[in-house]
Amino acid sequence: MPWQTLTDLALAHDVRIAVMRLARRMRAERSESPLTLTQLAALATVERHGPLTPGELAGHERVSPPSVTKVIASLEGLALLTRTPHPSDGRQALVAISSAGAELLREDRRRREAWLARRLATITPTERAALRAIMPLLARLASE
Amino acid sequence: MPWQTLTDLALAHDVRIAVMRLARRMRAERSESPLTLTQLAALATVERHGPLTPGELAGHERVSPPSVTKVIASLEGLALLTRTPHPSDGRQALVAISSAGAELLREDRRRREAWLARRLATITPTERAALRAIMPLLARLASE
DNA sequence: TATTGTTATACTCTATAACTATA
DNA sequence: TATAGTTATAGAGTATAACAATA
Repeated sequence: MPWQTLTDLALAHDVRIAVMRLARRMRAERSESPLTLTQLAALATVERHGPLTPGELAGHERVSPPSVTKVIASLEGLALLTRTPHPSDGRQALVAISSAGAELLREDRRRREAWLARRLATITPTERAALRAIMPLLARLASE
Repeated sequence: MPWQTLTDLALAHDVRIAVMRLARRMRAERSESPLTLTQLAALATVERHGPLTPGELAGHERVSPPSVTKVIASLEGLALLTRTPHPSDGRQALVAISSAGAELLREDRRRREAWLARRLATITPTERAALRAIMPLLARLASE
């Protein structure tokens, strides 16, 4: 059905533009953070997926093992995550987020959401309701 | 009004998660592109804002003049943009996108939108309509 | 003298290749 | 011998400082 396909492509274009622009704007709101984006991403992944080995972290972040070695070392130096020996395999290690690391992530997210909340305050309650209603759909689109 | 503020913060959280995740997923769809993200961004800016000086490009991309010098040189080397002398100021230059550059951007966008269009094909017509209706609002939220 | 852009230099992030320790 | 991780090294991308050309 060509008509449907065309409509989807046009909508896809609009969604892409709007989402990318919003994401860029929100990402810019991180400028005062003491960590680089690389460090923030790794820290957030460790928080989300619990204690994991360097290899697992590399897999999640889609970076090479040497890269992950470096970012782990820097975050460990800042006491934002901890390294402990693997209980059953001497070759591996387990990295976990520290309370300071979790606090830093909370603060970082709070700062980014503050800007968005200010923007949301400028639209009408009806518009907010429509936005809220569409959230599950957006989440579903992103889930692989 | 504290109630309203709390509601906005919760909504802001949901929007941030959904938008960031979608953006990340769409960005990943660029993996086969021959250009780096830096080059793609500069090329897209030159296309969008017409011929501009290196200084103007640096301002738009929010990078330093030396960085812009490098990316311009690389893109000029690939014949994706052109450099011409400024008509009235010998210190400046004007960079503009070439037809090959515009074609590359078209192809890059087509590839990214193809994934999103496939995703959109999996939701119901009613949901698509709701999504379409919310697009102007998303665009408005992102505009400064 | 001020402005625009480039060159010189350094630091971060990333990768591949070589190496060490453990399984 | 295979696997997990680190170290060695190299290549982008970015910045600040110093410089050259033009206004």
